[in-house]
Amino acid sequence: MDQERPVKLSDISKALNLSVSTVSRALNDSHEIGEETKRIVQSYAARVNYRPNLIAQSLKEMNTRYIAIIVPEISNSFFAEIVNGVEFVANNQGYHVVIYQTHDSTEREINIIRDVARRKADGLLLSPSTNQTEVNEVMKSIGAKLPVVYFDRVPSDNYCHKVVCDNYQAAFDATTWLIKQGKRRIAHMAGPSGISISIERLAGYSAALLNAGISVDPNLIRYSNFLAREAWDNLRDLEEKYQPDAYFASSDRLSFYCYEAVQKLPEPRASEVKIVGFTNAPFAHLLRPKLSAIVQPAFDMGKIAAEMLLNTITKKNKDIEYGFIKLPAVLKNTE
Amino acid sequence: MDQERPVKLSDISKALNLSVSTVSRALNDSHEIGEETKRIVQSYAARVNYRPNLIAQSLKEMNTRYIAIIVPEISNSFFAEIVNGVEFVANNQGYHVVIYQTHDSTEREINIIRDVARRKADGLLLSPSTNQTEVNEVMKSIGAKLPVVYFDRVPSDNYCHKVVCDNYQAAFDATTWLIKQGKRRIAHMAGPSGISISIERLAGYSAALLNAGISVDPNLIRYSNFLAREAWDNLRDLEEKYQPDAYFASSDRLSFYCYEAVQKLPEPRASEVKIVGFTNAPFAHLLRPKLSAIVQPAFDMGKIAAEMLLNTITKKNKDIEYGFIKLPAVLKNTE
DNA sequence: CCATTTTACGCAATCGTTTGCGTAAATTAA
DNA sequence: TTAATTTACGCAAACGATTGCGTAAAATGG
Repeated sequence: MDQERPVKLSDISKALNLSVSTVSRALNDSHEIGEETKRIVQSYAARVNYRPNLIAQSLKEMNTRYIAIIVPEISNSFFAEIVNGVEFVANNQGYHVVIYQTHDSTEREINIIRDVARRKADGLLLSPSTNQTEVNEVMKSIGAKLPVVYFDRVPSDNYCHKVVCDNYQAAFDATTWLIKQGKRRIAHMAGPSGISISIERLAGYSAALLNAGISVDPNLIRYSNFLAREAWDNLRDLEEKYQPDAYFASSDRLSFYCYEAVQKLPEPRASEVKIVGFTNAPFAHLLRPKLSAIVQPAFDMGKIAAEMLLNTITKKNKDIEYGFIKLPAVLKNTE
Repeated sequence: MDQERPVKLSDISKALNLSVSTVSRALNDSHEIGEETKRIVQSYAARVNYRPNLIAQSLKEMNTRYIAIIVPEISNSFFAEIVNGVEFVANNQGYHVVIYQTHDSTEREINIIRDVARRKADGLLLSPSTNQTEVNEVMKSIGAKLPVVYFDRVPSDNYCHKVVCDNYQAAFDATTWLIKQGKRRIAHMAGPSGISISIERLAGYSAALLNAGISVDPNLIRYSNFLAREAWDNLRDLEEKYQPDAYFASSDRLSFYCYEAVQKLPEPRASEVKIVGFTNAPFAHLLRPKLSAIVQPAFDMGKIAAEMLLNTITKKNKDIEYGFIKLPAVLKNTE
């Protein structure tokens, strides 16, 4: 009973001696089709396993009922959880979610954004790579009403939708906790300078130090882009020259690099140096000695971002009101 | 200079007093368009930032130049690496990769497959959830020539493309290693029964035991589906009744569940029980005591699977020749 | 110089849907 | 009974791109 190629409306219309438009309306349960005809068409369509061609539908209706999400890396648990939150909301509203990863390459990111626009995604969730200005450029040039919600790494202006966690507070709390553990020479392994999360986390870190009467030593602050190499160089240099007694790491990857670097040190330093870092890795709590974790409410961030996006997609001509949601992160695994 | 809505061919044709077809051909560098006209059209198109509408192109050409990959969970490093391998190959050939996750739900999987078919993906990479027969059913019913390559969890028949790692050998090696460490009561935490990877890994495990003159104790073999609950129950039961001196875990998740359960045991068992498990988690080597890891060549698996898929997509009328690739996995972190 | 080919473009169909409009037949209203 | 309305369907345009075919004008051949 399975056909060689997908059956289309005209196949049904021929088989039933009806016009294509009647078949279409019957399947869409239009009121201007007789009940009897509807039954015939619908049951026949079910028998031959008719599925509307989404490409054709999209072309006609100018929407695709899918949203795209662009993240740096799906293997990063933080982003994976965000994706799950997005899927949760989107699927409930009949939208599919298409996932892209940039691997922190601005070039890839730009290509993906262009492609998303050309494929007419109904909306975009974006956590931009480093180069904010270039991304802005592209967002302008696609010349479409592509609704966007930024999350995690967000632009500084207020004319866009944003969902973030309270990076300042989280960094403040984490650093304060390290200070309470008696640490004074706290190094900060920061992400790329210039992006929102780096700025806010650095601010929280600095505030906590000053708050405790510790001066901020620029030598202990190291920016790493997303190459492992940079992080390792920074870590080696820090150990050689400054021997921090604690590390505050600004990302999943940096947390684990720190941890590994510290574990390789000779005792007793290896077990004395404390590390706290941003990570949503589900098994981080298994590490001994502990890696204290700043855990972001990633699933909720995804849910909220998706809700904001779908709202702006459906609320057509309503006047735009930009949202800015900030959620708290929690410090875990501090015994 | 940026327009309100995306510019289309007819916009260009009006602006330049040319027909739509001429514009189209000029942009596609057709030989039947004069060089001068081409230059004019192309430069104008560049100026107004023209991008072909991929929906329209897809409808016309009946291909979309994207492939879909369906995995259980993107946060699982094994699958994330596979995705990266797929992207590597696909992007090089001008294809985009769309990622879907099933969360190990057959229902979700089926919906996704249907959607992929309706959206006319050019091909599909599939690691099916448990219910093989239901999935087969759907694959038939979509009635399209949708090329498929299976990976990791694959059907048993030979009339499809498959990419796997040598699960039997890997399980054999891992179990043998545990035996060489002096372990005799080796529990096997298996995935869902009935799927290819579970069967092969169980076979390798059993063969290694028999090979060492150890009889296979069915009580030490536990199948867990993908709920954490089942795994925990199995682990607790094993500890209460049989107290294995080693665990062989069949998946990323099971490996970490095992590890966590064992770490919670009172000493000296906690540090005596050895664990070896399938995992591609990048930081597994940081755990102390060690978690020995069977690492699959996930990136290569993804690359090969994508190559197979793109081959069958492009080689149109060639007679189908089904491929079955098996790659070796390596045992790491065994000091 | 005329016939033939080539060049360079336009017309219109097509991909599979949806939908505005037109219209017979059936129903209702007056 | 006739006019007005409703019901139930078909025709054809549209979405934005590609492409087979037709055809003037230009280039070439003998």
